[in-house]
Amino acid sequence: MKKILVIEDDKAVRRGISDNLTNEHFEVLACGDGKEGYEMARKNAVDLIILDIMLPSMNGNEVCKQLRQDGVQTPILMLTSKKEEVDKVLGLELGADDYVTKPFGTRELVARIKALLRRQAETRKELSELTFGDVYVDFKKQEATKRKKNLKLSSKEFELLQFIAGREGEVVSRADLLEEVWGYEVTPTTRTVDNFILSLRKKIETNPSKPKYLLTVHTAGYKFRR
Amino acid sequence: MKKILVIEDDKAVRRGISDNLTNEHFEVLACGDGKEGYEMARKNAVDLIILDIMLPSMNGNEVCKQLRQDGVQTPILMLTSKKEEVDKVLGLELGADDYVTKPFGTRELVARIKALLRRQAETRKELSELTFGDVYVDFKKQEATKRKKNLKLSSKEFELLQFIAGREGEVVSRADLLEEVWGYEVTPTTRTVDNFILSLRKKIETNPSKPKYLLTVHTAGYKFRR
DNA sequence: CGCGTTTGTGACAATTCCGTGACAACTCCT
DNA sequence: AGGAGTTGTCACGGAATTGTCACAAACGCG
Repeated sequence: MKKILVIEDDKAVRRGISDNLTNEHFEVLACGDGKEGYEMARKNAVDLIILDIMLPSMNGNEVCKQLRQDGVQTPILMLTSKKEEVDKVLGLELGADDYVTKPFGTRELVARIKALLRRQAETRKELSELTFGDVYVDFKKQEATKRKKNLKLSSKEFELLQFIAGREGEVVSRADLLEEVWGYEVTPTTRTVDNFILSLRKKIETNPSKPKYLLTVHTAGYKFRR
Repeated sequence: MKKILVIEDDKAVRRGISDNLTNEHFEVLACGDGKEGYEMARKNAVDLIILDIMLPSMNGNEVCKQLRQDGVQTPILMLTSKKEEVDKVLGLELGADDYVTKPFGTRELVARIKALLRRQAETRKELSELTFGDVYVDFKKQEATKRKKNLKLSSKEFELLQFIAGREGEVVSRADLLEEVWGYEVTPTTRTVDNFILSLRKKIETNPSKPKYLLTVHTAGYKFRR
């Protein structure tokens, strides 16, 4: 089930959106504060963010900009009031993917959300090669090098890396990894994932105990970043 | 499932193509920018690329030319408008495999795609001769030598070698080998493959227990390297 | 038919990999 | 600061995969 984060300070609106999305079988996280929303976006494995512009403590544009700077690539849908026309462009420039003008109908909102999720699915990658830092990986050949020197990875490690790097910037939960990399109908526990992440880090990171690429997102999962 | 990358800036057209291809059970990646498309083509494992000529940031011809220069052999299908007739020739010179003139029907597009994929599947085979180390193999004559001396291979051994060497560098799974060399719906088990690899090694490798050419990729399959 | 060659199977050993548990270190919350 | 929950880290044992050989079935051919 797709998970959506709603950041909107008006309680009534927030509730309304949440209810509607729940009815549409989305899982909803919500909050009414900019800073808090930013934290939640960073700390949770969400599939889409709905972001109001007017917010306490940190406005929507700021939140959006920050997230993008952090390498978060989750689709963001901005909510604007009519008066804030100017901000539309700004929002998109800052990295938002779409916007909806208040007041809006449920139907429109849901349609836009689905469009965004679909677009995201469309651009989802199955990597054939990957470069970051001093590491190069060829997934078809199952070959990897670090500083031109050969790097030995097991096929499960290749698969895991291919999957998580294909979702660069997204937080991926252990459960997702287990399902997608190991396959549904699996025995392994989530600890297994940790161990594979660990061994990958040992191989690809310059300083495995201070990872630069394979990052931990506490309570949510892992995230790949270049 | 075959994966197709669509690079086309007109949103409506892009969407249309995507939808149709999805219906035809292709997996679709899409984008509307030349440079971005080029990146995606390089980084993703796709089976075919549909490429518009008029594109922002980098035109289709450029994308095509670059990809070919990079050694990407994925079939490319160009989209041209009537006015751009001249470009057709140019496109083909630059390494495109086929072109379709706008406006085009779904049926035509799908037919061309399938034709290209089929052609690709065919041309991928049929290695006629092969040299590596001190070994020379002529598949047409079914003859082989090692250090100028005669080398006896069975016909299945020829087939297996021809197939796996035709995918030099790529990891080929036992399942693929069984299907492609032995034929789909086969009795033999995957152990059979191992045994043929073994016997091939004994014949072509200098040190069969430390193979240099026919490599094992644990849990994934085998790989031929020169 | 009988012999040699090719092809497929099974058994066993060797190897590699994967999954788990234990414990330490860390994070977050109150 | 303390405690609960989460993650990092390591090492071990078993499971799965592959190497290897020997042999049986199938085939071709005089």
